Amino acid sequence: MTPEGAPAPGTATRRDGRVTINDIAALTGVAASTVSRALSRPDRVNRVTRERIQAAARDLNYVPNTQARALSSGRTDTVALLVSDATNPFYFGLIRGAQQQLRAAGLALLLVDTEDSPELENDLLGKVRRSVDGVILAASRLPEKTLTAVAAELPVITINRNVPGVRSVVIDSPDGIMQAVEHLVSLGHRQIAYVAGPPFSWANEARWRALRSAMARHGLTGIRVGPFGASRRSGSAAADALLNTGATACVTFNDLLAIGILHRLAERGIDVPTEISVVGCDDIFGADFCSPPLTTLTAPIEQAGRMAVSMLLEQLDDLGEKTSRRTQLLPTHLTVRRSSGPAPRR
Amino acid sequence: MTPEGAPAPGTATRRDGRVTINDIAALTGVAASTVSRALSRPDRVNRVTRERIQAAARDLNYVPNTQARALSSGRTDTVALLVSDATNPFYFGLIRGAQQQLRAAGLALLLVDTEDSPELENDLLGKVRRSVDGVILAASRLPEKTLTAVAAELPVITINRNVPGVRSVVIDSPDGIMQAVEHLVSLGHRQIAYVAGPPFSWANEARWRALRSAMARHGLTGIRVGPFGASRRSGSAAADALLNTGATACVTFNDLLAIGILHRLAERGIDVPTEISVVGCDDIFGADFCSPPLTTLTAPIEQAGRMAVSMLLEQLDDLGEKTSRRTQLLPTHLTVRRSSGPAPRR
DNA sequence: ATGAAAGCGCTAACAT
DNA sequence: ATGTTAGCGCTTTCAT
Repeated sequence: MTPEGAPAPGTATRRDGRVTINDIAALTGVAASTVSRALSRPDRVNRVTRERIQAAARDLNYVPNTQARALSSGRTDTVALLVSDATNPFYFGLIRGAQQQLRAAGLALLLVDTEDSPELENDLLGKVRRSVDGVILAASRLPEKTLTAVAAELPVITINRNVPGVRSVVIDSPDGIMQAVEHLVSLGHRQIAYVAGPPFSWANEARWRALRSAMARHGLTGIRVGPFGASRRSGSAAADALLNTGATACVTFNDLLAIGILHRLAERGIDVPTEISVVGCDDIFGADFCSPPLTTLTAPIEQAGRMAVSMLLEQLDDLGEKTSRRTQLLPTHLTVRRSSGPAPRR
Repeated sequence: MTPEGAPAPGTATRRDGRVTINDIAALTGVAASTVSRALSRPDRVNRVTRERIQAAARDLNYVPNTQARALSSGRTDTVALLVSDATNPFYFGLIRGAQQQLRAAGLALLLVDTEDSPELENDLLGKVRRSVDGVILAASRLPEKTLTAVAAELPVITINRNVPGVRSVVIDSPDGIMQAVEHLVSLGHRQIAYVAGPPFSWANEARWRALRSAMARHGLTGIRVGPFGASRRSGSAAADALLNTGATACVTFNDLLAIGILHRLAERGIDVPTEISVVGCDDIFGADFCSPPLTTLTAPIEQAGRMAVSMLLEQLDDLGEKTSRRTQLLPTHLTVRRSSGPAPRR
């Protein structure tokens, strides 16, 4: 099964796909168990038999049956990635990073979309848990105790969700938000609003707290509007609410929302950044070419995906608790583009 | 395992996760096979026993072991989706559509990224084939004979790749390209270039042919530049090559490339659309808010994903050959935004 | 170092 | 309608 039809040296595809270790055993005159060993723990078998077996496997175009392997060994070589909305560009990067790292380790990716519902998330998690070696929960909406319980029974890594006892990768947007506030304050803004995302989002609260405290440091008070859905569509309502606060600048829960806001502001004839500055979060695909290009907190999204997988694999191998750090904080930085500028003179 | 910790009415989570049909059988006093039946084909079992069994299953928090089920039944309830680049926004829609439809049918999605390599695609396909009930190949780079061979042994649906004997969903961009050419010609353009995508892409050739023939219909000759990678990065080289042809308008292989071109043109101080018009393909996320917003061929991407799954499921159920249409053509339409305008006077 | 045998959890004939 | 009996393909003791 190579592209040009040269499956094994000198042999045409033979009984392709239904070859079992028994066939190999028969062909090589050894027991099936020996074949199994030769294939999964080559060091536990005599060199010459091992090579005979491996050659036969190649000849017969043997592909191990993962279900059977899983059934007896308990390992599925598959990892589930749960995202709350497969449509959100933020997750694309995550998916990609995870996929990369998994492939490198020879594992498969089961993608699950929880549609932003804690109930569905929990349901689906229950369904897949037995089919995977571990789970990566991106921006989980699950209550803390559920999360802890799940993590006790199954290797789990969360992304952007920090719960005691659960290893996690968190993108340090709060730190970035400090930078964003400094940036805006230095541009003369005094009325800065946080445009909040979905209610169950842990990251959302973390970001709001960061904004508030950064503001407080300057003796200012953060304004909060929302909650809004983490989508472009929600941007219209958000923009209107935002204008109503009298803020001269805002930091939004994520870029999707920011892009939606930009759109609505243009629609209402309000210029960005001369009349109002907008700062997003994440730096997703599109943030650099929307109009005006968005000032945002650049998050190492793919890296987060890769990191989550690495941590999970580490946990799978180590078995014990001697695993490294419980939570990995990934730094963000402010990327200034054209949606932020000096505060308007009043 | 419900979000708030109320797993079964009145019962705390019990032996969670390792409950088998035997436990249920023991509890209800029936044979394991009866439990199996009650759970998978409820109509084949007496109503009262069935209900007892179902209640017990719920009480014990039973979750079927998919590997075991797969091993004995041959069905994995999983479908693989192979994409050539999980990073390409075009696939996001596909993934999403597929995921939706699969969930509705209770199947899981195994996502595979082939990194644009035919060899890797073939390899990975070999690995997953036994773990899934069927496969959806998005923009496959596999040679025709390989594809035919694979499809003979496993339910396969291709997307944007038409090969005899393989059922497929194809987005009718060629038809859209006709519309695009009409649009451009009516704006006075006479020199229109096609900015070609990756060499192994079937869709790429189809689009080029469509452009050439649409041009011919007006007694004009299509210009071709490329090939280029289907990415924004490739847009720079593409823009430069494009300008060199003297064309006043272009249609690009996809939006990613078009957005890259737009960027490069701006960089070189060339105004779109007064100096040159750009038309993309697909209408991906971002096409409507880049600058200027992109005139493009709107493709029903999510629908394509859903359709592919439907066709696959149909094939899985019907088993026989009485399945419907071999290839589903999905219409596209031209969405005119601001990147196309009247040809410049010479 | 290798073989024999048991079994992972489930489904699917075949009986009853 | 339900129970009995074999496996599915593999890994894993336990012998040898």
